[in-house]
Amino acid sequence: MNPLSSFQPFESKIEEFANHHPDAPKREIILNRLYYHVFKLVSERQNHQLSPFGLNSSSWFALIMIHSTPDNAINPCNLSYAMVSSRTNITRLSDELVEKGWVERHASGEDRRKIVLSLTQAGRQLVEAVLPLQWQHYRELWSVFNAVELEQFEFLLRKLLGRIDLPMGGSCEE
Amino acid sequence: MNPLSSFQPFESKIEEFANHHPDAPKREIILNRLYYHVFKLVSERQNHQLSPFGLNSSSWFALIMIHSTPDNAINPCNLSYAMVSSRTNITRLSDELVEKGWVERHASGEDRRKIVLSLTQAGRQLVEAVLPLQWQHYRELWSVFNAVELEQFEFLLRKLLGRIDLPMGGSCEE
DNA sequence: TATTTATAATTAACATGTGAACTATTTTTT
DNA sequence: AAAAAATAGTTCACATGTTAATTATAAATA
Repeated sequence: MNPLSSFQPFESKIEEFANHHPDAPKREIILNRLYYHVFKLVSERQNHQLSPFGLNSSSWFALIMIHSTPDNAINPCNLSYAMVSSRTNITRLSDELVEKGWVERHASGEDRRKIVLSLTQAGRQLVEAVLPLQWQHYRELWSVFNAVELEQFEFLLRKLLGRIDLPMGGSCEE
Repeated sequence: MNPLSSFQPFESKIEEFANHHPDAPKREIILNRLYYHVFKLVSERQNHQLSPFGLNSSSWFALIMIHSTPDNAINPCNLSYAMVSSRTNITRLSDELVEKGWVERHASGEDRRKIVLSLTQAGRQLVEAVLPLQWQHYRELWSVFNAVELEQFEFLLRKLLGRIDLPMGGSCEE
């Protein structure tokens, strides 16, 4: 007898629910919750992997985005655009990364409204050290799919995205 | 010329990144972020649909879980189990739902440590009114997939869940 | 050129979630 | 029965995110 999935409690409820509501879109309701459920677990997993380094999935992603920019330097506005996160949150994240000594704030030469966020040496070293570990975790997670399934999953996610995608707005494109 | 996807900024970055890191698991990295990205949009969408009723996706889900329980009544502990959410958060959510007049707190007859959360008449009416609208939104969202794709997507999500699922722990099973 | 408008970053207030510590009970063990 | 352990709910402190308002600067326009 195999142990119950963490999704089981919800499945019992929806089963009961569907019995009383025969016209409910049961499959769609399950898909919605299943998507959320998997997201939550994946997210917890990554945070757990990153916490020994004083990172979480947000701060890690911010470092990677800075690292992926020429000169390892970016404006908060561009970072907000790349992370699809509010400017306010970028300010807070920057505070945190500066506090930890991984990022520096400098005034921009061209535009006195702008700030430049750049990786410190410690920041670069951290990224280089953690990258291979993260790659390994990604490979482990997605190795549950074979080549065809990977292809299918990406295709389906992009199709789903197409249904709900929003116009870009904003003016901070690079 | 079609407008850019909101996922485009990330795709540019990862492209640049992969050029400098040929051994990076590019596809896995994209899948990870794409999953997050779609989650965020789906979530925003649902919150937007629910906000006219003074609901968000959490409070709505809590109401549905109570509604799906015999007698429309549940202990915070069971609700926490069904929602896969901390007890602390259930306390806060309950405060909110009670405040809005949709839920009542009563002492349990059997066990003096326990509380019973039950729907008020207003709560039941709200659920019955919002349910068909939510069903419609679910149908709209997932109608982007045909029958085979729905089947595939659910299969793949469950497979992914299998890779990261956690033992249930806890003692609040029904 | 002077005025208006837009942009960049921040602050303040608040929304939503978590874990640790606490209180009150119930259950288990000795 | 008394002591110990487990369970239910709450409060507190804090993590992580958002929107609205504010300040400074740059760009557009009249």
